[in-house]
This record gives sequence, C-alpha cells and structure tokens, in this order.
Amino acid sequence: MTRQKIEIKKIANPSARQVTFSKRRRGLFKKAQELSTLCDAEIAVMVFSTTGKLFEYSSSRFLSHLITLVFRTSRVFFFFFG
Amino acid sequence: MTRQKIEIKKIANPSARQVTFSKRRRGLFKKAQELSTLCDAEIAVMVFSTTGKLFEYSSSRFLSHLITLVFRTSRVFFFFFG
DNA sequence: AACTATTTATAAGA
DNA sequence: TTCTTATAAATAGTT
Repeated sequence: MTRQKIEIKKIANPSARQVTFSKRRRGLFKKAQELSTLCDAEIAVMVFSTTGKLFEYSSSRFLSHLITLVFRTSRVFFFFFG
Repeated sequence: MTRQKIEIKKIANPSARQVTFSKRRRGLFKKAQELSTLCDAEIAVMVFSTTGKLFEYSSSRFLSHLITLVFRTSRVFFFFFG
C-alpha cells in the first residue's frame, strides 16, 4: 500500500505483523468512527489478536440499537455480566 | 478526503448520506478483512443504518474466539436463536 | 454505476 | 515505539 504494494496474506515475520496489527487496528477504528458520524450509523468492531486479546470500538448508542433488533426479531439475546 | 476535504459530521443531505454510507461501509469491511488476513486476527463488524438495517462482517473463526473469551472470563453470556 | 482529482492510510525506513 | 515520507488505497464530487 505504500513504499511498496503488499499482498494480502498473513505477514510471516511476527514483529512486522505486530506493527501492522497496531497501525491497521487504529485505522479500522478511525474509519468506523468516521462512518458512524458521517452517516449517523451505530457501529461496533471487535478484534481478537492472535494471542486472544480483545480490542473493541463501539459508537455510543450501538447497544440500544442492538437491543431494539433483538426485540423486533427475537433472533438474538445477549446477556452481559461484569 | 478527495476532490475536497470534508468535515467529519453528519451529512445533511439524505441521498448524499446514503451514497457515502454505501461506499464507506464497503471500505470498512474491506479494511477489516485485510487486517484479519494480514495479522491472523479474528474480527467482527456490525453496522446499523439509520433505518435500523443491520450489515455485518466477520472473519471465519470469530465466533469460536468469542466463545473462548466467554468461558475464560465469565464476562459475557449470549444465546442465539434462529 | 463509473470516473478522477485529491485526500487519507500506510509500508518501509530512520 | 514514535516519526517521517514515498506511494498505494480510499473516496468526494462529478458525470
């Protein structure tokens, strides 16, 4: 994508992969936030690293929209603890 | 961002907003897919439009990673129906 | 839906 | 890890 175009496949070198993970994760959350603001959309993004660490972004009213969907469709129920 | 830099605030014109929603939603999902592949990360993205329509992306093993988190931390319980 | 001028994201390097 | 910068990618306005 810059300095050189890269192939979209798993980055072999672990430290290079970690650097890219950190940069692109930040970029993804920024794009999500911009889309939410520009288009008045409610958005959630969840990212698990290889080590199982969770990184999250969600717009402020995402959960209420999700709950609305749940009650409208009876499709999904979520219960949150702690 | 192009032709002209825009401010990140809600787009007033509904049809322009719809066009941007469609373009940027596609861009967001593409970025999520690239991050997942490059960094071997498991990712889910949920987007609610203003009208309440849900658009989703998730990498292939996202759910199993989520379940692993649930059991490791006892933090979240969820049930899926239909 | 396609185009393209320009902005934004980012790979490699420092 | 943070900064720089050359270049690739995304996209705003237009058609």
